[in-house]
Amino acid sequence: MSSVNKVILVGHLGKDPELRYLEGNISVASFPLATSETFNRDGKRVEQTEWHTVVMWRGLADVAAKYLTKGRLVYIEGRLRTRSYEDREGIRRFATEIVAESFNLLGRRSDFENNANSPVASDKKAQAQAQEQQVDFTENNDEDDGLPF
Amino acid sequence: MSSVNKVILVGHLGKDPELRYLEGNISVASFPLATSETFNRDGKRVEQTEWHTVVMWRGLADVAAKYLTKGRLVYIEGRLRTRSYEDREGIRRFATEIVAESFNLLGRRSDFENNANSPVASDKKAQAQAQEQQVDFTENNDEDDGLPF
Amino acid sequence: MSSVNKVILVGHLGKDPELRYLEGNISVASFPLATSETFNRDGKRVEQTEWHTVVMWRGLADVAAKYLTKGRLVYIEGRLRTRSYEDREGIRRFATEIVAESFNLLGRRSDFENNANSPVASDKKAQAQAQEQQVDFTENNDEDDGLPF
Amino acid sequence: MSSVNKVILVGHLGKDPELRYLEGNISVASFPLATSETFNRDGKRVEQTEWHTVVMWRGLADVAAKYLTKGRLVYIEGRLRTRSYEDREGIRRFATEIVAESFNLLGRRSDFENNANSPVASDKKAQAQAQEQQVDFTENNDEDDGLPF
DNA sequence: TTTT
DNA sequence: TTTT
Repeated sequence: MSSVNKVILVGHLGKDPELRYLEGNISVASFPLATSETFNRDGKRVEQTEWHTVVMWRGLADVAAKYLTKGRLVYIEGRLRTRSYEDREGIRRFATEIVAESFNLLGRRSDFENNANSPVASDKKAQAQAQEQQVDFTENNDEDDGLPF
Repeated sequence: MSSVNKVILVGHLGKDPELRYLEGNISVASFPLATSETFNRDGKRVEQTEWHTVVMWRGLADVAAKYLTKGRLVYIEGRLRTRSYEDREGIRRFATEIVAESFNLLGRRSDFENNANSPVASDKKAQAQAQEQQVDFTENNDEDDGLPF
Repeated sequence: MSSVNKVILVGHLGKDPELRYLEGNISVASFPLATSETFNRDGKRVEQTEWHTVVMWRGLADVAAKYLTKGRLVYIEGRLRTRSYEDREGIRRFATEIVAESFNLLGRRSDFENNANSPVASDKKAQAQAQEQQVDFTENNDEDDGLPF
Repeated sequence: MSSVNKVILVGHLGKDPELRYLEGNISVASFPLATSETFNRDGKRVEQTEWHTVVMWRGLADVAAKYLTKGRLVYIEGRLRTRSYEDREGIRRFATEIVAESFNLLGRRSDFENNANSPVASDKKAQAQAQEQQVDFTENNDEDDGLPF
């Protein structure tokens, strides 16, 4: 195999995640994420924003729909995937997305606790690096042997 | 700012890099890179290949054109950038590329030393993590104080 | 070469950075950084904190001393380095440190603007991914051609 | 939580992995990994090697013991962990290790197929990014729905 | 269009 | 103790 496809982003959500359900009741969440960098143009600082389409699947999508909201700062780890599709005029187009494998909420609690779909009691759990695996893991933790690794 | 946009790829070049020159004699190299992953579908191992467009600028482009060839395994670090452009029919399209900031040749020398544009004498230099910065750095290393950091 | 040594941390500073000067007036900053993860032990959520020693050199050290303070959340990219030294009893010891190559302040402005050594006017500059290279770069930007890459 | 602790290494094994078993029959593999970088000192290219202690647990340890051998080039992703222990003279010491979460074999098959504990039939499986999760996953893949994500 |  |  010999291959690695990894993306690491820290940025702000441009919108609340949109949650859909595929056949088999598989959940999919997606949202735009902004990262920005500043550079010099003719001696002036210019900020350039890059917009990424982030997609999450299954348990991770559910957690995202619950805790991620427009404006929040988030750390995302995932991989690149380019989809091919036909638009409404029948033109073949390509869209590159970041398929997230885990995410972490960043910033202080106070930054987001007055939010509409604010996390309450089980917030800690979600913040604890809401990984696809970990989400599964915490749901059936019979196998947990208490070792921190 | 508070933002991170980072891509890490290990994959094989699908073609030799294509080197172009912009106004101001700025060099730009680009090439397709394949990463692949295997997964189960109906009990069978299926391989799925993802193709990435990698772009390099200036000194890094020159080093890439010299040392990277079709088929080579390479580690690439960069950032995502989505360009908007009009295709030949005047349709607005978007293309997401990985703008590389550094690369490392992987695999043994013997894997590629019979290659057409094989690296010779100054190979070490290029292999020594051909970073944009380092390339500049080694060109005017007056400031080098010999400390390993 | 064929080698990569990369560390990515997001965590909180345990103390203000300590700034020292080596011969040749080279600045070195260092500070402890905490990352934490939660795991299940006997059905209870336990948090485990990992402490890292982060070291920065030259321009990056100066920026760190100016903008990083105890408690701040920061994204750090760097590499691992294990130093060998003799402690006060003459015992040979090893210390593994993260030599930072860049950092980003995370969290909102309001989180830290009442801070003692608060950033003021040139804050943007520091927040704009305070990379060793970029710090040098913004100091002599004659070569800047205004292109965002 | 708001925390990330990630290490990415590409380097060569200094020794074959050493496999031990803890109580509960939990397997642990560990080995030294070398990364190296070159820099200028007084106009000469100097290579400096950094040695890392890599530790793997459970299924990942078993896969490592089977496929990783001295000299092999490998991509490793994991996290930093500093252990405290007493050496034989009763002196408290600290050791920082990389607890691997996944690894990928790099380089061509021919580089290692004459090796002593050479992978044979099930090689593909191991090479397919031998992640802790994936290893578990491929062992009980009843839940696999054939979607590539 | 790469590689195993 | 690896590799180029």
